[in-house]
Amino acid sequence: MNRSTQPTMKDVAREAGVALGTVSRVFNGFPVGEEYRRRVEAAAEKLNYRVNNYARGLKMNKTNCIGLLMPSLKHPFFAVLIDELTSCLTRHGYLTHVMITNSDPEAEQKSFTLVEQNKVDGIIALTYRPDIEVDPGIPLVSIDRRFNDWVPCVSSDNFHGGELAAEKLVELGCRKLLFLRIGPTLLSEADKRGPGFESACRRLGVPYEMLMVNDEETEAPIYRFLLEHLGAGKPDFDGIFCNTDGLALRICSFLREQGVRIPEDVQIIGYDGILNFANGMYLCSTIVQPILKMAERSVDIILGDDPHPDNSSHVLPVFYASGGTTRDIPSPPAVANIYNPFRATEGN
Amino acid sequence: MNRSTQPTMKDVAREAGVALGTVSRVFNGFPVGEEYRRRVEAAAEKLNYRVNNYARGLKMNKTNCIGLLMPSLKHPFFAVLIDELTSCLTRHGYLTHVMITNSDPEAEQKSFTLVEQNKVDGIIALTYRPDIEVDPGIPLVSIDRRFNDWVPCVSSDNFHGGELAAEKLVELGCRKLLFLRIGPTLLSEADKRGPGFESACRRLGVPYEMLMVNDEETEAPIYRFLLEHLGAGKPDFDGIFCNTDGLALRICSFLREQGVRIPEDVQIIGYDGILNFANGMYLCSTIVQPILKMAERSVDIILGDDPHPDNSSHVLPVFYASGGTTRDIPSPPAVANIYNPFRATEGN
DNA sequence: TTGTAAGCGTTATCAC
DNA sequence: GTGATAACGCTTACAA
Repeated sequence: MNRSTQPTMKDVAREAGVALGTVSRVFNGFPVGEEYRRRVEAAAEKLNYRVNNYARGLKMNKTNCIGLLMPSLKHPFFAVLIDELTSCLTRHGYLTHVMITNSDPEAEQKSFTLVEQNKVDGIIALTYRPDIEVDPGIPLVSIDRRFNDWVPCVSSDNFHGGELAAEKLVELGCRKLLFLRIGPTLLSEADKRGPGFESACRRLGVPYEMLMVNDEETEAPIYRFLLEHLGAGKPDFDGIFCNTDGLALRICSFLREQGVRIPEDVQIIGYDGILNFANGMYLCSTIVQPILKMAERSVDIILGDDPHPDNSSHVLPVFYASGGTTRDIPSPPAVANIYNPFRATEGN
Repeated sequence: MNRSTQPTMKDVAREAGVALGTVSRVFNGFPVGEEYRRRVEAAAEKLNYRVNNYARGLKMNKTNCIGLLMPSLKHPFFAVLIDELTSCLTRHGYLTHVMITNSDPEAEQKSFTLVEQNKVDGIIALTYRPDIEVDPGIPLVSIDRRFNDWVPCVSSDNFHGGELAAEKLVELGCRKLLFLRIGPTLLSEADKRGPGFESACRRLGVPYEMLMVNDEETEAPIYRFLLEHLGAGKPDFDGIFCNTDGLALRICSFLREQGVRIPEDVQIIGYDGILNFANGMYLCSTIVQPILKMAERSVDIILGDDPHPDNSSHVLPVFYASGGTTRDIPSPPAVANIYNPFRATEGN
């Protein structure tokens, strides 16, 4: 007698008049006599039997679950990343435990502990806490941040993205460039955007300035700086690279409010490749992160299908796309209609 | 000897020189002698022991996991909903299995089967497939769609949202209204937006038209309709209610391209309350869904803490917010800075 | 209070 | 091939 309503293998075995082992063999694709197989399948069908993954996981020491540790789902970059990661893992027959940390160090550590306790087969994490304790027995892939030499790190080519931004601005006619950055203080791969930009400026011999604001502060210093450099309505720079699309868009509105025309007076490039919710176009001119490829690579690594197992740093190529804040014509999005505007996924 | 690297309760018991049951009791907060507790805790600490939730889940028939079945993470509405659901469940000590269905009926059914097989303690689902087979033994909460009389359904007050839109448009001076709808054919709670709108129009005695386009088609018929009604640059309607913000925004751009001024010539209201990624303001004038409350209510129900256990339909209040596509001044968002623009969550 | 042992639903290793 | 049976790591009567 089962206290629960769910039938077990035992029930199926009894119903089919075979031994427990035989049922297991049927469900695991091992050779079984034709007549037996039929009987087992009939019994399973009749009882509506489903194998219990918890029992299987305990026995096999394998759960087919991956932990996904991310700062938030409210930011489109993370949302799309998790979407691609989950979809990709689903295709490989894995479930996910999505943990939202809000970039809180406590929550980050707690999430690690929790998914480890739930015996995930691997963890893909985008975290900031510098001193995270991780179980060395569980495969880990870090996104956008190098833990050390042995945990694989997947990121976009931040340095080249920075170069690309500078090159594009110059190519589009800018004479004096500016780099603006807001973000966490912790050294992450994303911090190579500035150096990349700087390197290209030097190489091209174009004058530039760098303004960084970190973690705990507001963006106020940036706006102050911009105001100071707004000589008689015309700023003394004509090309800005922002370290995220979010910042780029805010700088854009701010300057427009000050009467600066964009892209006529100043051209602006962001980083990420966030798409417009309504029409699927880029929100601003931007360096696009290859989110799908980053997801696929992370999954390949975590599942041990890594085609590049000998290196722990996986830097994926970025590209430039125009989105109206530069003087070139807007590019179509890399992935058409990610919100499916013309088909109805938004029936909520 | 363990083949795995992970210590088990047995190891802890041996290390502490106590019996297995004692270790278990310590970890479950049952009374244990002070000296024993100390020894167990020391041993656990030393071995870095973590309880194996898979073994516990098998034994207890309780996994502390909830399945979340959603169409997508690329649409901000779903992304924010999943964010709130996950955060809320985390607070209650639960993990989630997030499944992305892309509104595909096959994937929807498969997701149900998968999370059921993983013995989740409950499922919160936003699905469209009409004939889903669900395990009656697992608690289910449906969002935005009524399955039947006994599975609880959580939704925003779609009917009243429709009324509210009509009332607002009239209040803001509109004389001839139009309702536009695109979405799946399946009857969902969201389809009450139109009837609500119509009901208010009748009550207020204001002329209106309704134009519905469903599932498989594109939005082309809507644009054709609009063009036909664009007499000499001035449309013969001055207030539009769209069943989603996405549609509202697209209609907005389309009309502006045709030379129609918004909100001067035509005022538009959408539904959902999607926020601008860069500044956290509403993207358009809209009927705001109470996403946080919907998440909390769903979690309460699924965990059996339902404060309203006697009714299976949970209709949560919506409100109107201005977002620049109507002639009132834009409202501040209900939740300040959901993308934290002035603090650095976007260090990617 | 603490120790012992049965059992959760699987898989895997034996003999037959 | 098939059928018993011993694990997997934990909780929980029950006995001491």
